[in-house]
Amino acid sequence: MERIVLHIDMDYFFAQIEERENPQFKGKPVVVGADPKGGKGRGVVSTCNYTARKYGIHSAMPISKAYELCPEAIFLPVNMQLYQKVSEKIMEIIKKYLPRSIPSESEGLLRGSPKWEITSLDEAYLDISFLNSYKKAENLAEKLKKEILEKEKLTCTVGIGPNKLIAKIAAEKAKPRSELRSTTGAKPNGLLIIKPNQVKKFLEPLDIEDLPGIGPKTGMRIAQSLSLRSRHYANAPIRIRDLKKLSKKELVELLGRVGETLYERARGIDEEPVTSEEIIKSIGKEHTFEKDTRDPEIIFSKFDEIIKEIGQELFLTNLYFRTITVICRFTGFETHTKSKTLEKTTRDSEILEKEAKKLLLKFLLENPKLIRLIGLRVKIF
DNA sequence: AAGTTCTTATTAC
DNA sequence: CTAACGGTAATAAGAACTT
Repeated sequence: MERIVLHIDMDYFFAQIEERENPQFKGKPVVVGADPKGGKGRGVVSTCNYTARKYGIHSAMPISKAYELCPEAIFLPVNMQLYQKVSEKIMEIIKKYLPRSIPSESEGLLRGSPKWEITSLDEAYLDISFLNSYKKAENLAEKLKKEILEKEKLTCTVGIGPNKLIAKIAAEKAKPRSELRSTTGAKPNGLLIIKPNQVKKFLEPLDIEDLPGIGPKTGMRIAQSLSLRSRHYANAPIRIRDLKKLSKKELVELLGRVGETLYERARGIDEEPVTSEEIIKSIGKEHTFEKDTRDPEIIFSKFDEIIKEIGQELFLTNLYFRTITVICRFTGFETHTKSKTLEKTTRDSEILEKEAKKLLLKFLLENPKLIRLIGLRVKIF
């Protein structure tokens, strides 16, 4: 039986919330992320509104560069507490668009059982196969968008397709290109529906990096592999139709297991179920210093803090750990990890502290460079 | 030779 | 001097190690 999957993605989420809370920002460039510190800040842009994008600013850009591009922008710190609260309210709204749970042994097999999946603060999937029609799916999407706008005063973009992959890419493509935005405060607020018979045409002209799982590195490797067999313009984007020229065997040779899924994805195939079952496998904390340092006072007081916070979380969540990993990034962005797996799982914060410090000490003894970042992560059970 | 651990690389939000 | 690049988490692959 064919599925119908909906992907909802809030528009420039953090920045849009800030606009909503501060109407005086309307039409002005808003950048949420690290403190630019007059151009010397070391963090990155988390999210920015579309006015800021006109200056060339985008997510994940170093905040120093964003400041360079538009020093007069409104730079705001990440107010995660607020975004979390807003997220919860939105998810509550979304949840109501699914049929109520049917208490039954054959839950998963019932077409009417509620299937949804929250993938981040601002994204979720809904399995709306029960509607049995794309027309009804469109209707539901319109109503959902309207309710979120009315109740939360926020716009979102929705993609609908026969699986999670297509729904996700559809939502991405439904957001208009940033350069075309005006200063009027217009928001993406999009909706794109790709029916099964449209999937092939939809995917073929897209850039391969539009496929989830292909980032810059994998994109490069595929480009190289393709230009070896046929001449290509050096800077022309590689499209999904080009990717389809590689056989499954070739892709697996090039990319291993990833190649296998990419072969399917290029053809719009994705059987991943929409499911809310998700288990956290590790928890960690890391910190970048304002300046690279070798001062043991600074390094160890921060590390102590990190150890305490993770210890706290383990205690609060009743979780056990067995593997401890310490991350150390030196001057020049050179990053290394050291890990230690214990005999058996434990929740003892003394052990965590002892082992973590041992690992960090090893780093300090074997590498004399200044330290940029330290971090700690534990694998949990 | 197989299983476990350690380390790095890549991706995504 | 030329790049600038956070924090959190998952997954994969291969090297290194035990048994």
